Amino acid sequence: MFNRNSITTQKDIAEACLVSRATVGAILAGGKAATRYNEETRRRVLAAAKELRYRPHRAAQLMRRSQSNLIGIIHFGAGLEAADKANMLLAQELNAAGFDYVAMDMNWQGGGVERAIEELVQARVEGVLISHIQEVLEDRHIEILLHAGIPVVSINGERRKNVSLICDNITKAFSQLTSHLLAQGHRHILQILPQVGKEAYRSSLRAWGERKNGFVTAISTLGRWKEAAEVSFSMNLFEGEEILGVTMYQNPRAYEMLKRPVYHFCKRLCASGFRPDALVCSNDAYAIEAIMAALEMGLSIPEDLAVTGYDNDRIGEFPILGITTAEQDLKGICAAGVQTLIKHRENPSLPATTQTFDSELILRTSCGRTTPLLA
Amino acid sequence: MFNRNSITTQKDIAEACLVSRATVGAILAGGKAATRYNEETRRRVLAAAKELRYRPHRAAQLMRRSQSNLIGIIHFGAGLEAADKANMLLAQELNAAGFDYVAMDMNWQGGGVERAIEELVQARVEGVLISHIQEVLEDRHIEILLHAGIPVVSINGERRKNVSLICDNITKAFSQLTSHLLAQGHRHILQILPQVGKEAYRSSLRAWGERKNGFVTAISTLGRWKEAAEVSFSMNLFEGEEILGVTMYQNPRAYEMLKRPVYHFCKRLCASGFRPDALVCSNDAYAIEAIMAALEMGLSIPEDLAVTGYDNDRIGEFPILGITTAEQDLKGICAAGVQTLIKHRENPSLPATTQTFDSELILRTSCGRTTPLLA
DNA sequence: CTGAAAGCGCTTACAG
DNA sequence: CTGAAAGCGCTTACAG
Repeated sequence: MFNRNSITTQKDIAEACLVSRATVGAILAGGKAATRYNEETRRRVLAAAKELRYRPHRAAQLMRRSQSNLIGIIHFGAGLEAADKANMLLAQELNAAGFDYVAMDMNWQGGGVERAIEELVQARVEGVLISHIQEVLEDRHIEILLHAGIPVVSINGERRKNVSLICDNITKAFSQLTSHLLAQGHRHILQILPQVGKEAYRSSLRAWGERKNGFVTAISTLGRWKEAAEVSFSMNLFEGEEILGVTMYQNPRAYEMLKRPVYHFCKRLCASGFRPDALVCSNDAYAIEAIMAALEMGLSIPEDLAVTGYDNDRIGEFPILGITTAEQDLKGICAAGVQTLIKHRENPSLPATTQTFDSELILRTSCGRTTPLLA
Repeated sequence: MFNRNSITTQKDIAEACLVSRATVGAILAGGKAATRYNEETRRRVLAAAKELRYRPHRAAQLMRRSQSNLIGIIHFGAGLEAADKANMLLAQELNAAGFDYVAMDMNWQGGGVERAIEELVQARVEGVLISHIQEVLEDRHIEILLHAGIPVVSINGERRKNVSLICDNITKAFSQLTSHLLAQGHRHILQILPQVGKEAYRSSLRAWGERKNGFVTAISTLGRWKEAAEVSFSMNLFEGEEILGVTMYQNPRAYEMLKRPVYHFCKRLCASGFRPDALVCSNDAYAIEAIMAALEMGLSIPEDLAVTGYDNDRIGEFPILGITTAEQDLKGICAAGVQTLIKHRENPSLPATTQTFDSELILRTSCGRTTPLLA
């Protein structure tokens, strides 16, 4: 049961100090207004506040002030390490900038997106950071926020109308990872991507399109590139015409239905007898699936199969895995994201911008080549 | 900039419908009060509310009502999978019970524990769930909540004065895991625990004490048990008197200073030439460290070294790891935790209780024994 | 230097 | 069936 009596209000302090509530309010607010009061009065009020363990009633402050000092973070945490870290950094940056924040994990949210958005509007947040946006968050949800005059900034998300985007340069990272594989002598490089929606839609998803583009760019410098659906994948795809890279789209819904789509694919691949000599995975979690499948099938990493990931998950550091990967400049991204949101908040007419940050290549053992190249 | 004008209030609806604000308020509140009004009036008000996208101002409701309908969750997420899952389940249970919640991740919290507690008091939460409590949360912090009339329930945490505890039966799980190792024929079983504070303090930590007790209980059914600090550990400890189990305390601060304390220990152990035939690790994350170290040193799991964990992390399912572990009944624990909090909220004089849930043993390949037993 | 007063948006008894 | 009014705790002009 909520015990009202145990909570001190300004009124209690006023009564204890025999001054008016306005006096207490002004002194507690600090700043200009407070300095006008008698030093002695101020001391008494402050002492009483401390003594009575006074804490401002945020709801009352919020109602009175035009500003809530609150920023909402919509995230999809509880899963990928990089996303979790980004959320933590955003919170830190907001605190450092003097804001409070309320974080909504869309994986927790009982009432779904609709309700989360509503909660943020109700809470009168002064801005929203969307971290690692996903498809569940639709344009109309963002519209609701923007329509309510709440600026929105996307961190490592998709491009959205009227929303500034601060993100990692995925294209560059995947190009570098692929180039590294080529430099190591790999000539049958397979990139695994999910098959979400139609081609046009997929390519519109930044995280999807950039992964593919980075791969294609690097492959194209040395040879030819092909794409294929999982059903039609076979090593024949690498034959003739100096085909060095193939981007394969996993069966639709493999990523939703299956627990470990890449693991299962790699097991099938190994069992089928033919296999590429290198795998470009979308992130470290998938790279681990690939490695686990390969080890289980008796292959050696990287002798039989090289693997690259993305994100630099902690587990990839174990020498047994030694995942070659790229690490985003999350600190830079998050700091810029908060600064951008603050700018939009101060100047609502500011147009949406995009700012990208390079990832750092991390070369480990998972993609070395120790066996001699075949002619 | 916060745009007040874009937000509809009851006043706006009243003006649009040409009724009083009280009428709008009563109709919007629903329930008994609303039914007294003319059907036609109600319809008009509801339609206008929808049309104008009315959303109640939570701060105003909170200030007016004696109840905030808010429950705080203090957690230490962003790390252990089991803890993350528990937090998600708590949120779901709270929503199902009609409460809103505000989750505070102590790993994010800029201002530290002090501030998090203060925020909860300010937010006038009607109860607090502490998930996977840690030492950073001190008795005095909990006192602040209790003193403010806010009931507190600990989920999978430590025993605290005046705080109900809902938790897994760690003792039983560790006893079962150890018994399983014994049944598989292992006779040199090493349990690795951190060395936090003095013995008396350590044992007072439930998660620590129960792990040890469970191990000791199982070992004692078949032979003798010993304990040792890491500095004095050697295989001699297993010699004579049918010593089957040794609990070893890692060097103080190894868990804080070192990134992967169990990994580093296991590498040293393997390098030293002597090693137990089974390792009981505190959780799956540590079991993975042990396995990674063993694989790296050229050992086979479980032929050369058996390993058990706790928590059933997803990664342990990969056959290469195949971690034998135990999975907590998180669903049961979280549901009971929320129900208990609700009871305390309704009846503040209720004494604190403890409720434990059994974990489910999950036997995988990491602790089989295929080599014959030495005499 | 200090106090009286208005009002943020809502809920809730109370009067008609 | 509906409205006038009080008040939750706070901030902020304004008056003295």
